[in-house]
Amino acid sequence: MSDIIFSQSSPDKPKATTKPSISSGEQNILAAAEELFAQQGYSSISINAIAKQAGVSKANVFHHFETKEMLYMAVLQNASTEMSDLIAELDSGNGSASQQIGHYARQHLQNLFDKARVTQLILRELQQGDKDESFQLVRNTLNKNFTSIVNIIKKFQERGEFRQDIEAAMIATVLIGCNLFYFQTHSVLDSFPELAFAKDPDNYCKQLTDILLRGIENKNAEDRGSS
Amino acid sequence: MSDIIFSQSSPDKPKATTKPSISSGEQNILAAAEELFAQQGYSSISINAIAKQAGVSKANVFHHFETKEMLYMAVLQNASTEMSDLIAELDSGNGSASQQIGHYARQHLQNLFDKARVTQLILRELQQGDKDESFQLVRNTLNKNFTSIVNIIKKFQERGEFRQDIEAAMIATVLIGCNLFYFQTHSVLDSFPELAFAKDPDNYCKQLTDILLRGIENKNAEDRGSS
DNA sequence: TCGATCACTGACCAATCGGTTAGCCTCCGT
DNA sequence: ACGGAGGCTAACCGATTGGTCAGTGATCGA
Repeated sequence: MSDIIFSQSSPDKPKATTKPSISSGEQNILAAAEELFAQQGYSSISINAIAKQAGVSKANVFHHFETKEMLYMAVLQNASTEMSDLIAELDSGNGSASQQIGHYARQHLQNLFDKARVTQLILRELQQGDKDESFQLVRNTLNKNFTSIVNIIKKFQERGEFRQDIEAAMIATVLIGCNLFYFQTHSVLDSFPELAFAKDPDNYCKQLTDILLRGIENKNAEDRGSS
Repeated sequence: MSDIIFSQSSPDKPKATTKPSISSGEQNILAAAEELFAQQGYSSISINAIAKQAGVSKANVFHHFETKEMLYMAVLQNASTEMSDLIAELDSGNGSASQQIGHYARQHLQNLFDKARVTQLILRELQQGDKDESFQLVRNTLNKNFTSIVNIIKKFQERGEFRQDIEAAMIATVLIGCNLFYFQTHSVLDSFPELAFAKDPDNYCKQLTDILLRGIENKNAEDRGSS
């Protein structure tokens, strides 16, 4: 691991369009690598392709990152951090239990689409999970994701608003799983004629939470048709 | 495109109504390719690796398949066919609506695990979906999967057993999506302490259908507390 | 002003990539 | 007995791979 040294903040960076802590070349490399790795995966992408997209020489890539794999890990690390931050910011609003879950689900889905490249990177790792370090990273991110929503659900279970004979983690799995699946396949689903929600995340999310909430609510008198 | 010049224009093509003429070498190559492509993806796997695992020479691979990509397409074609056959065999039993959905979900999940390599191949394609032909294959398989379950759900909707204010396709999405997500991540989920169902597909499936059915049933008096 | 550090590059490397070629061997119809 | 065809292979090909190295130019603390 290269020790990360935030050197003296060079005061005269001309354009701080992004974080000025690392050189613009390194930033370009990381950005290019993130995009290409997310699109095509690790082994399809050559250092040459990354260098070209970043507008630097191939040797410069190896100047900033020891190996291709360490570059990939750096990209994954950034992605994981970014996603974790997003999860930490997730709030469930202040409404009823149903409203909070619906709000959470919608925000979560929005995050996936907003950070599509990051999501794709993590999803890709999730799929094979044979590597050591990268697996830990993704596992960690997913864990945070789970813990975040599980805690909310548990709260409502303790209050008696949600059934307690279903594991909170199971409910979280359904929510996160469906959202990830929708993210992953909405473009494929889009080509099926019937699915109106394929191009309408709001519609999808509404129906999902509708099903889910009716499935987990403890009382069933409260369902007034949500306008 | 290289113009393929076979000096004699062989007019009598062997009838390929079925495929009776696959040599053991070709079979070995297909099997090895399926396993390796499923595990590592297309670009990580070299023809050399496939040849070695199949116990044949590299040149022999190109004797049976024109290019690496055509070998991959053949593998994907087989996988798609295999999965489609499995879907076609899926039945939902003869019980109540709830029982049929539960039965279907459990069988579907079992199929994913039984044909893990095939599932992984399709899932991998599903993730990127930028290629032309392979995308069509996967789209087709997923479409069959959808149509199969959608038809069952619609039947119950028409009978009034399931709510009609939710698209049948949405319910199918939840079911298939959750199952695929579980297949994809159960090994990761396994490392979380809380999730009892991570290593117990039966448990997972039971809870999923429990939530789902309560969420979509039209009447709610029928729930007798399960043991 | 010196020298050390830094970002950066072109040229180069061995290994491996997907793919080709020429030819060996066995089987099979005639 | 023969000849063609198909399964199969070693050797080879140009291109590309991840990675190295010597060196340049700018910056900056002393």
